[in-house]
Amino acid sequence: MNIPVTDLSEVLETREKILLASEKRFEFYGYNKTTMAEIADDLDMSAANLYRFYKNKKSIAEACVKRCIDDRLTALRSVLKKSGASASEKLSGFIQTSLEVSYEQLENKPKINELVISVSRESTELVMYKLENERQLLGELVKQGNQAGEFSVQDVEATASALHTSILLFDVPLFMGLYSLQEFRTMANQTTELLLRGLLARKGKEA
Amino acid sequence: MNIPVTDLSEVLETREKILLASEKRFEFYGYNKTTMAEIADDLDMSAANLYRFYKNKKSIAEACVKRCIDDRLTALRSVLKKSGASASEKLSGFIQTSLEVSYEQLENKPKINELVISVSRESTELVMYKLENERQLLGELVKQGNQAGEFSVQDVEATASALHTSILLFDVPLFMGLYSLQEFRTMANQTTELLLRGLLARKGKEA
DNA sequence: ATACTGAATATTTTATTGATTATTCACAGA
DNA sequence: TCTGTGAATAATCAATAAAATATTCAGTAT
Repeated sequence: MNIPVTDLSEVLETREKILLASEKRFEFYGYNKTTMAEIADDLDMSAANLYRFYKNKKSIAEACVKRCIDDRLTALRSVLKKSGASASEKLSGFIQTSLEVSYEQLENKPKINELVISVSRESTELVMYKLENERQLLGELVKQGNQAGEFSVQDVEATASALHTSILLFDVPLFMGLYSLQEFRTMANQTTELLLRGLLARKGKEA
Repeated sequence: MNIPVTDLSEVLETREKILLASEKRFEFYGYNKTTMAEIADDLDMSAANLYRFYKNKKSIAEACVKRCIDDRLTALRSVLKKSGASASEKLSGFIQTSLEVSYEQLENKPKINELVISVSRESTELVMYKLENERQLLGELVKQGNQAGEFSVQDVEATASALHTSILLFDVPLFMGLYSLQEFRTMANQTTELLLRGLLARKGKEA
């Protein structure tokens, strides 16, 4: 009931421990087959005590999904940080990484993948958080490309948004079951090429 | 039990009548709230008789969804047929039409939209039918653009596939709830521009 | 034989209940 | 006052039975 305030870092640490214990349970037994009592047992505390750190079970699931999203964003950010890489290479890496992370989740943590899909259906907030951040990263990427003289994009925001839309397939866990990794890679490469090359014949610049 | 063979056109006509009656029921009451008895009543026949024209209730639903898909494909095909339009305009129209058709379904026939989503989850066949045909249309569009000297695409198939991937957002009924039509239109325009313009600076040609 | 139906059967939903689990709360120990 | 718990309550799940519906089939009419 009371939100602890004495030692903030203590609280955060406990929240982290609860999250880790929950993730482990969710990963191997799934969300529904995991009980609050089990999570509490793993941590040698009472189930009631969990509620001092998380509003309810669903909010633990959301924290778990947010963690997945943040891991994903970290992976994507690291692509942008790669020094010595051109903007084109970064875009290619961005799309590839997006795909690999999505697919890896499906293959290695199917129960977590289910959780992500399920939570995403209900929490528009989390979905928007993910989309917003990804779009922003793409904006930075485009800006970098512009500054390097590699791209000549006028409206950076609009282009980032369009890029984001275009690579949606490699971003949505729900789609990962549709094709094999092999097929996805081919599609990712084709899409990357198209986005980089453009459809119009050479023609210098416009308006 | 026996498949009628006496008069093929008669049979097809009855199938069509059943489909129309079912569509009407599905549209207003939804698939689950529609009974075979009701469909039969609407047509002044017995429920048993429906099984002489459709394998079961699900196959009626599939026929209904296929009809939606075919309507969609017809709309897209008509974009390609527009004489006097450039390939760029056709691509723009293709994407716009894809969006409008998807959104219209969500807005005006939500129960049908649900049915499409539900059937699509189970029937990979229908999904692939739709995707295959759309991809093929995009292939034709690209070819037209090439022949007109407007595009200079080397691998037409790969590019069509990439284009298709890129406009996925405007193609999947499931996504239609995410944004308003207004927002979708903006995104569609941005994506169209990106796909047409390309990211790379002027640079004439490659390889 | 072919088209069709009513009645029989099989399958799927709904309702009900008991058991499990999530959540709250009043209280105990620092 | 803050951290925590056991026990009470509320919500959800699982199992079963009852009802509704889908599907089949034997048989009638043409």
